[in-house]
This record gives sequence, C-alpha cells and structure tokens, in this order.
Amino acid sequence: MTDPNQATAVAASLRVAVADGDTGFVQVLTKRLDRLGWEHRVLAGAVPIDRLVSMRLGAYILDLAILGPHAWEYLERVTRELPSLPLIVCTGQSTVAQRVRGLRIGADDWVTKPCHPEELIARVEAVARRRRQAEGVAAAEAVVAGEIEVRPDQFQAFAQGKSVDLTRREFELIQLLAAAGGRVLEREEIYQRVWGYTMAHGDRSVDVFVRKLRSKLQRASPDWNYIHTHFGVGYRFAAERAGEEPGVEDAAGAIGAPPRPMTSAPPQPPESLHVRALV
Amino acid sequence: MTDPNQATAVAASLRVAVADGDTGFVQVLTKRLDRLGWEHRVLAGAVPIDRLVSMRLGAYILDLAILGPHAWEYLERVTRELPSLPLIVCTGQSTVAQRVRGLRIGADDWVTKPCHPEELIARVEAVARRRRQAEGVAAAEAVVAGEIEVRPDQFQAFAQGKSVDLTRREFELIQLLAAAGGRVLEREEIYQRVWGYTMAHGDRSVDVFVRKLRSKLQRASPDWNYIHTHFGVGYRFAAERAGEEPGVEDAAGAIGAPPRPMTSAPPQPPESLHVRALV
DNA sequence: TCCAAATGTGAAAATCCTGTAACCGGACCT
DNA sequence: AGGTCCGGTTACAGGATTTTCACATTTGGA
Repeated sequence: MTDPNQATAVAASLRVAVADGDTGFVQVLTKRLDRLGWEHRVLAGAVPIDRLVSMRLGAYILDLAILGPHAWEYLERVTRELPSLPLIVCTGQSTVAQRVRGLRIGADDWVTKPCHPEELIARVEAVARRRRQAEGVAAAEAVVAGEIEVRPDQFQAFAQGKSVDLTRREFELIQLLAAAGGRVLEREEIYQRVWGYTMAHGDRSVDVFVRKLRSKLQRASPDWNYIHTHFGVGYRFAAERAGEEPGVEDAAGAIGAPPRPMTSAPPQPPESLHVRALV
Repeated sequence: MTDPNQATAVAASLRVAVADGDTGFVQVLTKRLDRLGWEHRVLAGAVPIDRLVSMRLGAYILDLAILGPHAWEYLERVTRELPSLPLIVCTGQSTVAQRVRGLRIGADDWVTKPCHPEELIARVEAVARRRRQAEGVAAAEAVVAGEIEVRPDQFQAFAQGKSVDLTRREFELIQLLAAAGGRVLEREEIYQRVWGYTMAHGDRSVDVFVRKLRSKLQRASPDWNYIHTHFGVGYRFAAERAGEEPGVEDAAGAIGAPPRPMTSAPPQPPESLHVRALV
C-alpha cells in the first residue's frame, strides 16, 4: 500500500506475514505488531508464491526451520519471483555461511534468535523504509507532460483539469512510465514494478494495459502521443505532438528526474516536477 | 529464452567507505573488498556530510565507537541528509536498545563485531541491492564515439541527436562493441554475450548484424567508420574519420570514471572514445 | 600468381512481437 | 440474483525482426 503521505510518519503501518514455528516468539511478536497497528498474519509453513502475491504484503518474516528440506529452494524462489517483497529471515542458530548464502540469494536481513522482537521489528522497518524509498521518492510529485498531469496524490491523471478516469492499474502504469523520465522501460521491469512479481513468459498484461491507457489518453488528449513502443524492448513515455518528429531532447534528459548526485534525495522543486514537452 | 540478457549482473562493483577504529578488522575487510574489486576508502573518523556527498559512495560502513560523544547526532545527520546512502553500522558490543535506536534513526543494518567480513559484505550487498532496485538500473552510462552516441537508457544509438533506428539486436551489438573500449572482440565472444548462448559452427549471424549496423551507421554518419574487421579474429569498434589512419588511442576505461558534470552533447574529442555520465 | 578460407551482400524464409478485440471470472453494489 | 467494473487471459492477424542461404568478394599464405 503506497501511501505517499506516510513518507515522514514514524512507523507507517505495514502488512506482514510471519512464518515461524516458535509459537512463543510468534506470540510475543504478534502482540507487538498489534500494538503498532500492523496487520499481520501467521503462516504455518511455506506458502505458494501466488498466495503471497495475493496477500499484498509489505514484509515477510520467514523462519527457514519450518520449511523443511526445501528451505533454500523456497527462499530462492521467493526472492526471484518477488524481488520487491521485503524478506527477513529469522532462524535459530545459524552459521556465517548460511547467513551469507541467504543474504546473497536475496534476503534483506537475517536475524538469529534469540532476538528481541523490538529489534526484529526495527529491522523490518529498516528494510521497508528502503523499499518505500524505492517506490516513493518520485511518487509524491506530480508529473506534467504535454496536456497530461499525473497526480500521485489523486491516484489519477488529468487532461486540462479533467480526470482521465484511469483504473488503479492503469494509473500505476502511467505513473511508472511518466516517472521514468523518458527512459525506455522493458516489459519485465514494468511488470515487476507495477505488478510486484516476476512476469511469466508470454504474459501480455503490460501490452493490454498499455493499450487501455493509450485509448484513454487518446480520448482525453487527442493530438498528443504519450506512450511509444520500442520494438523488442518495451515502452517509453514522452509527450509528442501528433505528427511531429521526436526531435532529440537534450541528451541529458529534459524529461524527468533531475540529475541526482546519487546521494540524498535532491531538493525537489516545491510544486510539481515539470516535464518539458518536446517542442 | 526470451531474454538473452547479460549474465554479467553479478556483484556490481560498489564504492564504499569504512569508518572503523578496529585496524585489524579493517585490514581483513579491505583485503576482501580489494578481491571483489570494490573501490574503498578508510576514514579516520566522522566525515562531514558534504565530504561524504562528494565521495559518491555506494555504501557507508560506520563504527559508532570512533565517533566520540556525538555519535548519535552524527548518525542522525547522515541518515537525514543522505537518506539514499546505504548505511551499515558496525560496532562492538551493543544493546538491543542501541540497535533499535540506530535502525529507527535510519541505519540500514547494524552488525555487531566480532563478525565475519564476508557477512558484513553480504549485508552491504543486500542493502545496496534494495537501493539499486529503487533507482532502477538507471546507472547505465552513454558512450560517445565520433558522431555516434550509444544510450543504454534508450536502447538506441544517436547521430547528432537523431536516432539511428537500431533494432534490439543491433543495439546490443553496438553497445557491446562500443563498451569494449577499442578492443577487438572475437565472433564467439560477441555471439555469446549478445545472443546469450554458444555460437553454432558456421553461424554467420554476427557478420550479418555487423553489416546491418555498418549500413545504418553509414547512413547516419557518412564520414566516419566505426566497425573495423580484423581478419580471422573478429571486430573492433572505434570512431575513425573516413580516409584517416588509425593511430592508437587510449581505450577510455569507463568504470569508475569520475563524475563528469554534464550538460548537453559535449564537443567530442574526435577519435577518442569517452564515457559520459547519463543524467 | 593461385587457392582456400574468411568475410561481405542481398533476399527469401522462418520467427517473433505487438495491437487488437473478445472473453472470463471475481469483487462489488443494487 | 443481476449488473457493472476491473483485472487478467487468450486467439488472431499484420508487421518487424531475425535467421538462413546462396553467391560475390576479399584476404593471407602457399
């Protein structure tokens, strides 16, 4: 759940799943989670990936011990298919080699019990914070391109003040594309960032939603083209007047995110991030 | 199958700074970092934020102990001003309360010594992985040679701002060649890295694509030659004015090149290959 | 100089990719 | 129960791209 307003809130609410056999620990932990107001769910064992997907988790706390012999395999599957899901492994004794292996495979943290639940929670928060930063940084600012304005605070796009009536997925898609600052995004990446898990081979969802988006954008802003196909690659968002040549925007990318010295979030222009139309 | 991607996305090189008083530990650690090919820098104590910024770090490993009495304050300043900088705190003994405090303040991980350097590195990687996911793979850099600019973010090459209209394979090919910095690449290697699997005996694909590329480059930039045949070996990419003798140039080491303030297309030193930071 | 191997060239054939529309099932509301 | 909205799946057709192939041309060495 992406709540752009939570950016500064101390402990934004998270939906977590806990798969751990240590009932005592789980009990203490869930009590704390309740107090924090986090939704949580205790799982008995390895849960199929698609079940995880449907839970729309904000974090997954996993004890390898309850997974039986296929623990590593399962761990790998989860991190491969849901790379954006914050995953904290929580075990009893473990060796350095095991921890390194787990982290390399893709776990975000590895906590060894006995462990204070508060620390576990703090670690979950730390990981979730990073992920939120991923999705959120640019997410809070509106992006304007051509006649279209994408407003994350409304979960909606507007053309000259009028809503384009995008559904949730459609909005997430245009939001991702628009925030990419003119970069070409591959289908895989789009799928992963909008749908949250890895795209199955042959899945056409992205194409279909691009079509829906295009059709709505067309209706709302007829003389502009916004979503450009890059054959064999993916899509790129850029406002272009219909029937005009794509003149090369300054390579630096007139569009989109300002250069980032890779360190802190750059001071954002107060109001809206302005995307220059190619003219 | 669909994605003959670069199998090279292993452990991307990171630039890290270590601020730790335990010289023994630091020594072991830096040795490992060297072996991994990570740039690193050992700091004697608290470094001012702006110095940190200018280092363009990929991660910061920090021992609170060497910070003296203002450790927490410093930690807080760092996480507040550089929220996107992966920060791993690394201390001797510590209490749960301290760890929770550190993590809440914004540290990404907290490692207690004694600790195996490999685990520390794995944790750094884990955090960096999350951050990278955030920024997308946008780190890709453009390569400029002669009149041609190869832009990974667009999956396309440009000649004086105009797209050369390369297909995906063509782009991957020129991208590989251009990034090779003037080295001659054998067909086998080219095929392997672009197509993703081993070249069957007698396969002419590489030749055919080189031809397509040449033809498009010719059309886009008539007075330059870019792809040179090395009989019996393979191909080499280098911008040469038509009718001019080669002359050996330095092969612009791309990686880790210091940040280059970027404006628009810089006047290219002809003949040489140089890498430009993509904004 | 001549030959065999290596490379360039052009075009047909085979594949792959995308736009499009129709369909299905679940969630939600009336 | 019926209707609507939405997300997701599938099938198909046209077009773009990749692969293959036959033949021309060049190269390096005998």
